[in-house]
This record gives sequence, structure tokens and C-alpha cells, in this order.
Amino acid sequence: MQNVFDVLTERGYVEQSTDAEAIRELLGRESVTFYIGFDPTADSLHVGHFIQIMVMMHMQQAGHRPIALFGGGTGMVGDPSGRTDMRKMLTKEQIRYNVESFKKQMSRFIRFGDDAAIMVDNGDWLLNLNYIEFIRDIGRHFSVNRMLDAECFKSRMEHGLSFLEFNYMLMQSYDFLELFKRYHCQLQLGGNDQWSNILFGVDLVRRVESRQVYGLTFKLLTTASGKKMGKTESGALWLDPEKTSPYDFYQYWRNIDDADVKNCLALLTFLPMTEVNRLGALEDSAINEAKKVLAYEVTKLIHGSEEADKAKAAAEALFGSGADAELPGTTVSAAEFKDGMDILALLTKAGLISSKSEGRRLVDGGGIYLNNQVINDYGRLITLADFTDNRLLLRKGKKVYHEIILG
RNA sequence: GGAGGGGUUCCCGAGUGGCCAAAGGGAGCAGACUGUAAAUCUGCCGGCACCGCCUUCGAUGGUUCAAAUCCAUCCCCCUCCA
Repeated sequence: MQNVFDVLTERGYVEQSTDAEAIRELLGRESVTFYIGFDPTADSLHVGHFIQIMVMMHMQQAGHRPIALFGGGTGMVGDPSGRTDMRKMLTKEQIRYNVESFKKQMSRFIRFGDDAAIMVDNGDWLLNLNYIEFIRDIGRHFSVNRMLDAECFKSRMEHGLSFLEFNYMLMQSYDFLELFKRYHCQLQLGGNDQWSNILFGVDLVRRVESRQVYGLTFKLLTTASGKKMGKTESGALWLDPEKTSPYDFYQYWRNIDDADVKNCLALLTFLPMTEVNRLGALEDSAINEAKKVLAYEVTKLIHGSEEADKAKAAAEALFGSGADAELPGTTVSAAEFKDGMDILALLTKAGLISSKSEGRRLVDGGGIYLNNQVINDYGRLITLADFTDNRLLLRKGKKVYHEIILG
């Protein structure tokens, strides 16, 4: 069996490691307990997290034991890494709610159980720490000089960094120590933005326990030009179907840049690398095939094959020749159309525009279609006559479709 | 605590009494081209009852016919000194 370290390297996940050779050897020798931390900053995971989850899946398949650590404690502080401003403070209730959502979502990808993966919440040990004890036992191992040099604080040195956030690093390092003691966790994984935090954690375990542990970071999901991926007009690409519909999710990947296709296939699907390489090498319009595969595979992983099929069918119906399609839709009662509803109100209901001014501009620019007919008049009234089989199709631009269903 | 410099529309960043809903850039949206791609070009980019009105330039008060711009108080941030 192939060493999982080589798999991760080949697929392009790996960015930096504390000791590549030693980690490779360790992973090839025994079942290793490792952890990845997730800070509960929102009530759903997004694609950025999904990369980490993919890594966990690869690791679990290779026989290693994942610990998913939820930041119920660190979330109270907020990670300043790579940020230019302070994070919004979340209340305890929000954090608890977010942690629960994360747990639920992650259970679909990782096998948890007695001899499988473990979920922990660092709030369990961080929230009740005694300040004096903590700074005496843990704080003394941290050199402020070295911390200030850490890359992750660079951008904050110009704009100011509060002591609160400065402590984040100690807390995350302490997590590693705690997990080492409790579960013999020897390896911490994370996005490359976690590099500094991980290094200090490895250091802390060595100083306190005199034991060597390791750290490994993964590429953040970025476009070939270096921009962060997974951002949409309405924020992140969420894994929660309520926040990002499977259709929109599918479309996101269907529409990515040619240059990013191969990378995404390797990182976000389990297709064998021979296939990834073949698809990634397609050129010109042929690469659309690769995009379809990518969109389908990722959607299937996250929303299941049923939803992936629907999203694919919908895309084919709208952009090609397919017939029936299930689109993101809004149900509106027939009564509302009795005296007609103006197009702007309908667009607002469908969530396609955020203000009527925006709607007017879109109509003026020829970007709004009703049943695939351009609408030129933003005073246009929609009546029951516009519906066929109780359905009506709204379109914004070339690609954003929304169905209105009479209910 | 002292001295100095700041807080402008999603972000960066101009603007120091009327011509400011506020330059420029980025992001975003739409149109053309195309392959549901990129690049490029064009338009838009606070809200609404849209040829007009309303709300915005850290907060609150004030001066003025008129303030993002002046004054006062307050809050926050940065730099240097302690």
C-alpha cells in the first residue's frame, strides 16, 4: 500500500512540514493519531474546511486516527493569523451552536467512534484554565521575541494586535500538548496559515514532554493566480445546502478557471491521479469535460449522488439539450399574482437582487430574463398568464436561474 | 500619562466650506466576444415613490444660507516617548 504521505504529496496538498522524512517514515510505520483544528466562526463548514476534511479522509483510509478539534475555547479569542483586522467576537451561545453544526456536518465524511476518529472541543480544557498557573507552566516556554517574528502576526504588527489575540498561539500550542497527553497525538495538520501556530505547538510538546511531535500544513484553496477560492457573491461556498444550494455549488465548480481544474480535481475528489492528470491535460473546449467531472464529483461528495445528479441534470437542461430540471426555486402563492406583481418585487422575493435599484440597473442593462425573454421594462407586471404548469423561469445574466413555483 | 498622525461608501484610498452620493484602483454585477473558461472591451456599482427625494464620510452637539470638510466634547486606532 502506498504511503499516505506520498499520496498527499502527489495530489498537491502538502505545503510545509517540520520534518518530511520523519513524518513519512512515521506514517508508514504505525497508525498515527493526528489532529486538525476547526474554529467555529460560522454555523456551517465551507470549502476551505473541506480541504482539511479531504486530508482527514485520506489519512483515515490509510489507517490513521483523526482527531477533529473544535475550537469552543479558542473561538472565544479568535485567530489573528494572516488577518489585518480583529475577528468579530462571538458569544458563547453562538460558538456552542456552531460547534454542534460542525460536528453534524463532519460526521458525514469521517467515521467517528471508539476505534475510529475522535471529536474534541478545546473548550473542555481551555475554558477553566487558571491564569497564573497557565502563564507559569506554559507561558514561560514562549519567547515573545520569537512570537513577534512569526509570519502570522506580520500583517497585524502594522495595524495593532491585542493581547487577547496574541494569546491565541499559546492556546493552540497548548491544545497540541493536551492532545499529546490524552491521545498520544503526534501530528498536527492544518492550512498553511496555521504554520506558525503549529510550529510553536511542536516546540511546546518538546519542551514540556521532551518528545518529538510533527506538523504538516496544506495548501489553501487558491486560484492559479493566488486568490482565495470558494468565495461567491453571497459569501463563502458553504457545505450546508440551505446556505449554498447543491445547484449553485455544482455551478461554482463548473465555472472555474481552466487553470484551476487539475488542482481542484486532485484536492477535492478521490479520482485516481492518472484520471486527474488526463482530465487536467485537456485543452480548449475539451476541458469542459473535466469541469463537468469536477463539479459532479465534488457535489456528490458533499451532497450525495442524488443531489449531484439533480444539479447536473439542471445544468444540462439549462445550458444544453436536457429536459426536466430541478432548479433553485421559490414558492409563491397564486393569490399574490392576482393583480400582478412587478418584476422587481418578484426578483427580490427570489433573492436574485438585494435592492430594487439593483434590479432596475439589471433590467436597464438587459440582464434580466423572464422565461428566457429579455425584460426591458422594470414596471413589467407578472401575472398568472406568465406561468406555464405553475412554473415560471427567472434568469439573471447568463447563468443564474431561479424558478418561481405557484403554491 | 505626554507628543504627533489617523478614523471616508464591500476593501484600498483621494477629498480640508458649496461644482460631493463623494476622484482613482480592486472586488463584484451586467452586456459584447467565447467554451457555462481566461484575457479584452463597454456599462453599472448607497436607497427609494429614480428627471426628484432620502440616508451616508467614527459618535454626539454646534457654527453657517451651505459641512466629509470649521469648532467642541467623546470613542477607537497607529507611531514615538514614559
